[in-house]
Amino acid sequence: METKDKILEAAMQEFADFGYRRSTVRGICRRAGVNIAAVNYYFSGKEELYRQVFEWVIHARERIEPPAPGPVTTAAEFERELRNWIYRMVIRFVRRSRNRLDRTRSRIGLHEMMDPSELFPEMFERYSRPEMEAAEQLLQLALPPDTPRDTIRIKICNLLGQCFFYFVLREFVEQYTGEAGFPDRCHAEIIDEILQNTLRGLSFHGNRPA
Amino acid sequence: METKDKILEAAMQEFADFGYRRSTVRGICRRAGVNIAAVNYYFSGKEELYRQVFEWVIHARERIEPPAPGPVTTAAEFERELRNWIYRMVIRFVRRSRNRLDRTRSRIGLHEMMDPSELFPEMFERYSRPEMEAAEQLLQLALPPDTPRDTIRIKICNLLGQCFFYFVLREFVEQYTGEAGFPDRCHAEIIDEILQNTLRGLSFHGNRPA
DNA sequence: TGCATTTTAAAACAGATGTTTTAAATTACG
DNA sequence: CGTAATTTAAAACATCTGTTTTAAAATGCA
Repeated sequence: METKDKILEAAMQEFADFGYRRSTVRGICRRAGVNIAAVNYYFSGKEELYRQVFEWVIHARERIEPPAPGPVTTAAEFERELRNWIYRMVIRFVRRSRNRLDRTRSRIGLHEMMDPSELFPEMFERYSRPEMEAAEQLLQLALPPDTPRDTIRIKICNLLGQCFFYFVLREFVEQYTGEAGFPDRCHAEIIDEILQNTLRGLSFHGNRPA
Repeated sequence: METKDKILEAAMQEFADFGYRRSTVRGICRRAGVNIAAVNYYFSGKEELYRQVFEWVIHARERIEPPAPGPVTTAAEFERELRNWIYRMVIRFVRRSRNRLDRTRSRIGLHEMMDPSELFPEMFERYSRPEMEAAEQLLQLALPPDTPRDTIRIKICNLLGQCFFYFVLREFVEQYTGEAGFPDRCHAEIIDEILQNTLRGLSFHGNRPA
């Protein structure tokens, strides 16, 4: 394999494991089995290498655009779409989930959220914003049209908070449960609980689609 | 003021701002207005300094033990206790919240959750575990006695995820809302939404205290 | 083959960080 | 006051990190 590609491959793993700040050029080169100077030869430095990995993260996400929601006119359809959204948020972080590359990308994104670099605003706009707006549009189907923007945003944040908690604070959850793989073992029930919480939070307003 | 106390005071702020890893001895000494060597003179190094700040965090928490829950026999009492618990979780991170020292402590704990040091397990057991168990006991009052342990834990995690999201991923929320102080401005409604979500998630099982 | 270009390798460099050393300044106290 | 202990200050040290330099090795190609 080309040295450049070996570096990119190693960098993805390093950034996914440690995030940008805590990743080291030496660590990446050790993984790739190349000389330290190669990063500055092929990329102009650590920052540009990260930017290229970042572009790969974004592009892959933009290619695998979340499937356009199906028609939503019944409560069952609404529930199906909401479950799909929650499933997409959660499953990416579950260990041994189908798509390993997607998990690598998601972990890089997670580090970017927890310890933002200067690329964070761009990553949010291109990577996260579409997901947030998809959720907003979905929830608005089940809320009175005059629902204040703040309220919608709080509902979205509470929804996302439940999805992310297990993976953002993984050590916390592991210490709490005394089990290393709790979020992975229970992800199905976790998705279910989040779905039920959210559905009830909406139906309370009496506007869930018939 | 004594040099040692100036260092401790400055270290609290530095650790609250940056967490253990990203805090620097030089930064602490600059804040304290003392020479760099003072940290190694009064404490044996950065690690021991952190441990003493950490002990201060724990002690203060153990002194201000969360108020023992009142009697819970009615739905209103249950709701009051649950709201108190959520309020305690959220208010500590809200800027300009009453107790500045408590906020400093909480921010140190937050950093420890997001980027655990070797002290994390001890911090969890002494600082967080009591809160988690208080929540468990409370929720169990509203759940069938044969509710599986996994289910209870998931409910607790989903509850805590909603409380922490705004402060663990503060930059994310700021980018999403385009507003720096969203969690601070809306904390009352946030607490309310979390409470309603959780109440409905429990009443669904038909066991909320009459 | 022979020469120019590209790639790799080793070492050194520059900056940041935690720590240690050394000595000066201050304080305690008999 | 005068000496000993304590405290402060400056500088140096060791390690880690990203980067650059320099030259050797490999490759491309006429």
